[in-house]
Amino acid sequence: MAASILVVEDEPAIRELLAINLEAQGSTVRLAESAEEALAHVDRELPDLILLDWMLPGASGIELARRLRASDRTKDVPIIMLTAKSEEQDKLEGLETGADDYVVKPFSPRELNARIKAVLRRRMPQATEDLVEFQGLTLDPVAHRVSAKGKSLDLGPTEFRLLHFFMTHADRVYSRNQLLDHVWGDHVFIEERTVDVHIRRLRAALEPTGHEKYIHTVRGAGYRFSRN
Amino acid sequence: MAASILVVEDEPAIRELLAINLEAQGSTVRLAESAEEALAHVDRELPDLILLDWMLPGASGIELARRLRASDRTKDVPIIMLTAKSEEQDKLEGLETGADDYVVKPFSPRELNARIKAVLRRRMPQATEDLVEFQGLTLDPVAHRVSAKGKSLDLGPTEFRLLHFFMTHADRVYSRNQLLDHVWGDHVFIEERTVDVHIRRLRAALEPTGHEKYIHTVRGAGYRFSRN
DNA sequence: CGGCCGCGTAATCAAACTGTCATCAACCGT
DNA sequence: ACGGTTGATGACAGTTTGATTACGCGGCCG
Repeated sequence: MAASILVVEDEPAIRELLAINLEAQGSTVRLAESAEEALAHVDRELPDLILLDWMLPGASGIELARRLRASDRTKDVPIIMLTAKSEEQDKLEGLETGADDYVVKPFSPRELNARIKAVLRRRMPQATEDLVEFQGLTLDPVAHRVSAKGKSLDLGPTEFRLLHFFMTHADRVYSRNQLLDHVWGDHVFIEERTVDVHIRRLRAALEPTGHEKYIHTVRGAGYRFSRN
Repeated sequence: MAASILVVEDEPAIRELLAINLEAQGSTVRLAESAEEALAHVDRELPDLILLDWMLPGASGIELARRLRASDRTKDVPIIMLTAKSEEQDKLEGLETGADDYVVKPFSPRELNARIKAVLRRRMPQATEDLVEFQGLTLDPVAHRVSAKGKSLDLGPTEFRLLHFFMTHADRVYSRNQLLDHVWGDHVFIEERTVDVHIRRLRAALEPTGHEKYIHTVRGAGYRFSRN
């Protein structure tokens, strides 16, 4: 899995249980026991996913979710809610708030893992090792190879990640800053214009097979990977 | 076979039976009679395969399997379950937990051997003694010989194992650390850069027949053995 | 006991990749 | 058409990463 996950849970026992379970499957885990602590963590380092207890002291779980969704920086981070009981009301409100999924306590580790995987696959497809294909262009994360029309293309590490991100997030415009966050990792202090350069390099690398035409410049907004 | 196999079984009689049978066919056998002991063994030395009794005292067989699957270090070790009865339920749960195969007691040694071989062939091809071929390059584990185009190539022990691993795991990038784990054995503390040197030596050894071109350097990721 | 061989490490060299800038071109609203 | 803004491109210097060579150590065999 290799994802970084922030667990927000006030109950120490459950927190530990989650930490052990998640770390065992290869994820990096950060723990927070209150909404405030969670915000501090998120501010310091953006996780790939947030596991959020519905009932935090002060009933601030839902409030936290709302705030995360409201901020531009955090609005795309997937959230899975942990609810104490299967109360339909909570479930609805939770999903309404923007939770990507919810798990009812007590939950089986297996179920939780499955849901995490599902959410990540939906929201962070480039974190998986699935083969990606787009208009005859193939990217194989396992072999670390890109090819099209039988030819294998030569790209540097950054271009590889950039293309991987684009192929798993086609038909959507991303600003330079969003690309920096997703491809370079957040909290990097890199000049926005640098993205241009790597777009240029990626285009050049794709040129041999003509796939560079799928990288579209959206003036004033950023870049988009799509058919037209 | 020449594989190292960890047998986890609480019944002394069956344990001995397995040990004798497995050793007879050339495997190195380690014995454990409880989940805890098994974990200690695994921690000390990663086996090529684990034979795991379903019903350990405390019913911890399945729990052990889960833990092995969960940890990054052990998640790739093949597991064969030994079940006391042909209970469909157990079978399903066992496979779900990640067992690669299961054998119903009482079992014939011949069946067990066949299943072990099948699992190893699937999960750890370089532990078998099968002849491996790739693009005209032939490696014979039994004769410990590599040849191509009629010429027999001369490589040292380490290069031989490295090539064997590559040939049985083509089309996939391996980091220097992964190669150290798989080829040198885990728990070795060897400098990453040493891999470079052996790659160099392997390339030099394959040069006479031109097969060195199949060893690809993937900058920033590791090495890959593949056609292009 | 001495020499050879294979191995791991360190030092050196070469190449690739990266981020930044300066410059040029395209596009925008006026 | 014009000034200003935004994107494209080419050059560049630092840094990182991989390749290669040299060396010392330890085991093995004669």
